[in-house]
Amino acid sequence: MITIQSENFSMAQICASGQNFRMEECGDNRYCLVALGRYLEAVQEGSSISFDCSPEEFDSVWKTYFDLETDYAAIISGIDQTDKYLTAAAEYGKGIRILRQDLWEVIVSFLISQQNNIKRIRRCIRLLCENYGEKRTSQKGVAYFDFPTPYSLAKAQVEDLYACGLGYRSRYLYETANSVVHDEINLDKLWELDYDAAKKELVKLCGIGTKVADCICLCALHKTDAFPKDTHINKVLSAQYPDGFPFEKYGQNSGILQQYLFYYHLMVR
DNA sequence: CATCAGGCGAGAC
DNA sequence: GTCTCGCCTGAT
Repeated sequence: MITIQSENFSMAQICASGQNFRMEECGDNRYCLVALGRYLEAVQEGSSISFDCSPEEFDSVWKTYFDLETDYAAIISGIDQTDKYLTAAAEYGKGIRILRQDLWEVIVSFLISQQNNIKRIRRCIRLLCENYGEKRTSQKGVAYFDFPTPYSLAKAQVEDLYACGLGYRSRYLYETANSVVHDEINLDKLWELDYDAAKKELVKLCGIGTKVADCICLCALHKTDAFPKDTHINKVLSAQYPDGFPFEKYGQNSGILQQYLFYYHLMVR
């Protein structure tokens, strides 16, 4: 068990921001997560967060995963104060962090997310994990399924993926998993590229368009200049930024601000 | 019963 | 390059 203090960290907000579909509230102020092949529970009360793992695991895995070494308060204070909407959105969602997630898991998760709702996305991913992921047990005896590897998913037939509830996305995942297994794309090489180059590679995959590629750039590759434009953000942009969002002003922080705008619109409307 | 959900691919032009 | 259309399926 290790406890930290942070004003700009909220498990509830990270959970609800929907970057990760395998994180959920599993009790009073308690959150459960499967990521990077590990199972983690955390309890948050105010600015105090207790992670149920050793200090060594926290330092080597979760500190990075939750992006705890980035100063989000500094990013928020860099917001143009005359932009009342963005200021309000950032204040509202200041506990959000841009997670540093597993690349393959994010590719699959956001591929499934298109034209889909959160509840169903979670169900799809759960079924994929149960059917194709490795079953493991945490140190404290909690059973969980790791996220399936590209090799494991490439063994599935399109109809097997239909059975997991993917619908028309089944063919997309089938094609994408096979592209990775057959080395038509090298995922490790994506880390060496900048945002534009990485996005260009990602959209070559079947079922990955500009929006999903941006989500992957932001939520896995941590390209914080990526600014995914989904249905919620498009509504915000047309209502609040008829002349366009000031990307030139925010540069590398645009993607983080996108999360505040997205979350604010999602929760408040 | 219609519409929508954190879009995308294919085809037309 | 830009535009339109159809798409699995559960929730509302």
